[in-house]
Amino acid sequence: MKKVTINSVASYAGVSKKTVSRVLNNEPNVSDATREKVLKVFKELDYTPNPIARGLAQNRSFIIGCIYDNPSKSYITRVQTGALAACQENNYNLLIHPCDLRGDALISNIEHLLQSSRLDGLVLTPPFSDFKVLVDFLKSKKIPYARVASAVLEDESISVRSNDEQGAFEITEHLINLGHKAIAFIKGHPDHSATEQRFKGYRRALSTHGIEFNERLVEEGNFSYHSGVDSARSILDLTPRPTAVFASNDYMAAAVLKLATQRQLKVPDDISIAGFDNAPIARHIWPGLTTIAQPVEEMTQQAVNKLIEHISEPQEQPYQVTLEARLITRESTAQIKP
Amino acid sequence: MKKVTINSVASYAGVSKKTVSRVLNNEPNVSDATREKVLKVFKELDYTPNPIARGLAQNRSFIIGCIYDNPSKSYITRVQTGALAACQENNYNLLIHPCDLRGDALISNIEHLLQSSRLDGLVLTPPFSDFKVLVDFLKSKKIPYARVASAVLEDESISVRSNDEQGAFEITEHLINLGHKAIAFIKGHPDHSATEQRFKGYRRALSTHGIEFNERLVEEGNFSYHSGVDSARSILDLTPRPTAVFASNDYMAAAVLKLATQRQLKVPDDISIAGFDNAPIARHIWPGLTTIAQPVEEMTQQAVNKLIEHISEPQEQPYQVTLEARLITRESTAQIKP
DNA sequence: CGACATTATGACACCGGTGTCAGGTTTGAA
DNA sequence: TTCAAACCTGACACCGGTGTCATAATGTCG
Repeated sequence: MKKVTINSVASYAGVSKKTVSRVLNNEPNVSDATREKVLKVFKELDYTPNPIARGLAQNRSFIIGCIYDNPSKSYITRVQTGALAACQENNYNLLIHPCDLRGDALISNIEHLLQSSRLDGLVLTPPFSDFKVLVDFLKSKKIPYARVASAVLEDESISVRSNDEQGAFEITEHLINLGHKAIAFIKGHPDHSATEQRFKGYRRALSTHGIEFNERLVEEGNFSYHSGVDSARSILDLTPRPTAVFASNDYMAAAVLKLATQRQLKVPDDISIAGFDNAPIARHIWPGLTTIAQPVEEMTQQAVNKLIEHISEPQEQPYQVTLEARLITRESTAQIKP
Repeated sequence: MKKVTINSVASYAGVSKKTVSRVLNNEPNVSDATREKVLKVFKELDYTPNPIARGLAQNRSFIIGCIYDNPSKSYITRVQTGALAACQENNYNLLIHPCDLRGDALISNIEHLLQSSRLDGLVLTPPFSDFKVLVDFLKSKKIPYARVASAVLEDESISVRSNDEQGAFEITEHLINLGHKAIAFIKGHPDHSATEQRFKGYRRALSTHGIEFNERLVEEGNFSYHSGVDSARSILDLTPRPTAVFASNDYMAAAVLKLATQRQLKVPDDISIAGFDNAPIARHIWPGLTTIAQPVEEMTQQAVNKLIEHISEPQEQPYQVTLEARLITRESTAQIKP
């Protein structure tokens, strides 16, 4: 088994390698007869072009980088799934790059990544989607990028998000419709723009339904299970105890559920609990968590697809899309007891 | 900002590009004076070699592929973490490739992957670590590979595993020591070698402690949460009901816990539950699951490190390591009620 | 001090593709 | 029928490194 290169194809087909290259890239100005002849040789010799050589000639790597810093494994996996789907469609590869850095260290880390891997583009996932320094840096280096689930940052680029504010509104409204008025809220990590969005949705629902906002019912979390435990403790210690808790993600909601159960509280009879994200844990525990499902895979796939399109033929106009989130009701929320 | 290539470095330093290349690769036969001069220019011009060009010249990609088909997101993330750590140490990149295929389709899928991405090596994670056809295929194509968490397949290559049989033995023994005799067992996916290993450990513990093996207490699962629900139903319906359940992984154990709780059973008072893997869910639920922790990241990191080493300088002797698993006791198991 | 081994260096081809451009052929309109 | 425009094709340089080999400089030893 010896290597099949463009040269062997060319000599076998009796044409120049440039012509073979033309066929490979679907370029015009090749007669149908020649094209077919070459295509046949492709099959006969089982030829696959060498992406490395191609990359060298065109100064591209056909690799997209995906950077993240997220405590939720399921979220990361979903992001990867979407990104991989888009990459495979376009014969790109995906390079994953977890990084738990902020500020200057982040920039130099990314700079090193770009230098050493020659990425063609970068996908930014939360919380990086909203890091202005990073976006500015990429812009100055002229590195194409796409942002997933960004909420606040105004930027003329590719961005696919879902409507966190609306999702939070709906789930809060769901609790209100069940008769709850004292609804505690656990915030997410301050670096994530979703944190602010979800909080906004919560407040909008309260005000829409004429419920006064009570600051004492709000706890600061950071999306981690552990932070949920701390917040849960504070909330469950309140007197009077709130009749419902809306945590900004499912891990923190699970923490509330765990602590409540430990304290012999019945969920949802004694207290309703809602989360956000529809992480696997939401349906793996009892009672299952009422939550908001976002189309994470689809968001990422769209973002990466657009990114790759943009790399091939740079476009001026931005691409900004917002997909809908969806309320999923499970057993953790119920009508308030009279 | 223009590109810094080996040519610019060479002319700036007043040497040939071959000499620069020598310095880059730490080759001998460069005088100290020259070496230092070139190194200084590296810094001054902030030069980073182009991995693509290097790859073309040496016919390598500096990319390791990692294939998996595993329902557990946390397991996948842990594998990735370990693999990435090893790759970064060695200036390699990691290409992830989920694939849910069996048999011929798998082979042709992998073949396509290898052809189109020119991977330098492949990391096989369960269940692929024990797929003989795949291993044979890679051997015939002379693609370097390393296997993570393989248990059964005898193969002269790189393999890092943990002791599943011993882990299962210990956790079963733990239950026995708590006074349990009727211990149900839920098997994993039949394609995974861990399934058989864990079952073996369970049986060995029983026989070591003179408890007769009872086939009716064994259920077939497949590591998914959903399969755990089905198995849990059968087990909880048994009369007399077993006093303990050992599920082959934490997701299935979580399913047992959920169903038991739904049925108003108290865990661990009415029934003890144990899992395997120490997945995040094991400590996110109440009561926390007693389980076995494996050093997944370390296993993968070692495997990838050895693989990269092997790629640079092919070695004859195999590398086979077994790391220890560790029992973690939480609230889901307790002394049997008299 | 001369003969030979060793070390240091560079010229040049090469990896497997793509971009540029020139030259030949076909097409179509006058 | 003629000539310009459009189409097809290949020669050749190039991308940014590495491998081979020749040659120059230095070191070693009798």
